[in-house]
Amino acid sequence: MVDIKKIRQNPEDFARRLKGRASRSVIDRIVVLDKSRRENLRIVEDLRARQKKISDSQSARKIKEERRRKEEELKRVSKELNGILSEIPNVPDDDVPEGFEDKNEIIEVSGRVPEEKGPPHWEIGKMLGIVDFETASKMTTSFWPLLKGDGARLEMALINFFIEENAKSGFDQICVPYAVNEKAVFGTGQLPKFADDLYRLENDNLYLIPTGEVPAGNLFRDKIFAEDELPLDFQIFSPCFRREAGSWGKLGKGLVRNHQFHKVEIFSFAKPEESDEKLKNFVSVVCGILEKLGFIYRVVLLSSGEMGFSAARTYDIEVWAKGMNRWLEVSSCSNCRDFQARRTNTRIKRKSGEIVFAHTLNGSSVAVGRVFAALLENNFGENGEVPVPDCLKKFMGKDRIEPFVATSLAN
RNA sequence: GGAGGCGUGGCCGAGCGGUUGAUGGCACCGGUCUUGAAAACCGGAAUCCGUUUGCGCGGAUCAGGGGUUCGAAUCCUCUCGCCUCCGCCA
Repeated sequence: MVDIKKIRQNPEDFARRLKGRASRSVIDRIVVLDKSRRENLRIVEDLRARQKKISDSQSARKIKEERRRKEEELKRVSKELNGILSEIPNVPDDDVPEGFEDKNEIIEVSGRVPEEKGPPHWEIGKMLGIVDFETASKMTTSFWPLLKGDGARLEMALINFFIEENAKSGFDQICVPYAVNEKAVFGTGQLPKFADDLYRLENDNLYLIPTGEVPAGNLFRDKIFAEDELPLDFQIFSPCFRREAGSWGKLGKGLVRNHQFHKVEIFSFAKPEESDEKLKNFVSVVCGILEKLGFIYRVVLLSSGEMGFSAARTYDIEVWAKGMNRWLEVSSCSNCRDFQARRTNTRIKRKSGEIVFAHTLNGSSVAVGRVFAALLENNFGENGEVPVPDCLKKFMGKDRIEPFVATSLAN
């Protein structure tokens, strides 16, 4: 949630700093509603004050009646205001480029992109029998993954490797609910604007989490931290569920964009003055993991139009995938500043007594399915084998990925 | 799924129709004492909104919504959450 005072104070400046993320007319509407809300509030409060001072039942009743009428008006205005306000995305940092994909800035490239190409991972996965979308679609619909044999082992190995690496960097592990209520999804900013992307459990009015960020961000709803209790760094392994409505054309092949994928998320609650440094740390943690996997990666500062709703600044980290012959986003690290904390009411009490909203940061460390895909493509050798990177051997318990043959069929 | 109980400030815990935003304890902050710390003693301090240059002033908040009343943390009602017992179950 954006700070209404910033809009009230200087609507022009605010609209400019949003860098095209909301229309000017919406901002103007907020200004009007805000003014109306304050006027009505003043009237209602004045009536309440008068009512409180009167003990004579006749006139008190009269004032009460009038007060209730005004309260209705106040409620109506407040509701519209909050509705609009909750759909305004976060204000990008000043140095975030304005625009869309072509305005993204490549900050760092870790190595030279190889000349040679190879087969895409869906072909490798099918060949080895470890990725099986055909069978998956018999029990569900398209774009849900089914991994078998060493495919399943590799998935788990990656997860365990990521968790171990994040733990070394100081992220405490927590396990979270995979279905959450409406307030929680509002808190991190996926609602109200992006309801179509979420799976909803209608009977219970719960939502399947689209990312571990959602439960993580709601860990300290309505909490006031003492200053020295922060920062807090967590890692959350979870499946992520996304309807991907409206992106059917972009779903593509293989494991790149599915309705379900695994991710280890890193999430921090920080003091405002330390969140910039924290974001840099997130990026270096992710890059460290990708280096150990032997990937070539690049870090991209997203432009205003490419960032998520809650982010003030986002770095995407992409790895080169030899088979698809393209960069593949495997992580997105964002500083949301106080945007989510306003929605979850997560605050800090300074030593001075001042109360401020906490800053929150989130990042993928890392998206499992896409790393799985890149690993198959990048490690696929001419002999048709896929060697396991050193860092994963102890989690895989073997040094190459073998074709899947169900043991019950093998003999 | 059935029966019952409970939700009060950072935490614990009183209050169950009338200056109670709320007694008390712990934790916290400042001070006295001490070489320093602890203990003891004294003092301070809830949050949000509106208004004001500021002191301040007004309003709201005892899970959340609605209601009764001149007046509600206290009564009624619905919703949500937690706990206990029974049933079912990995």
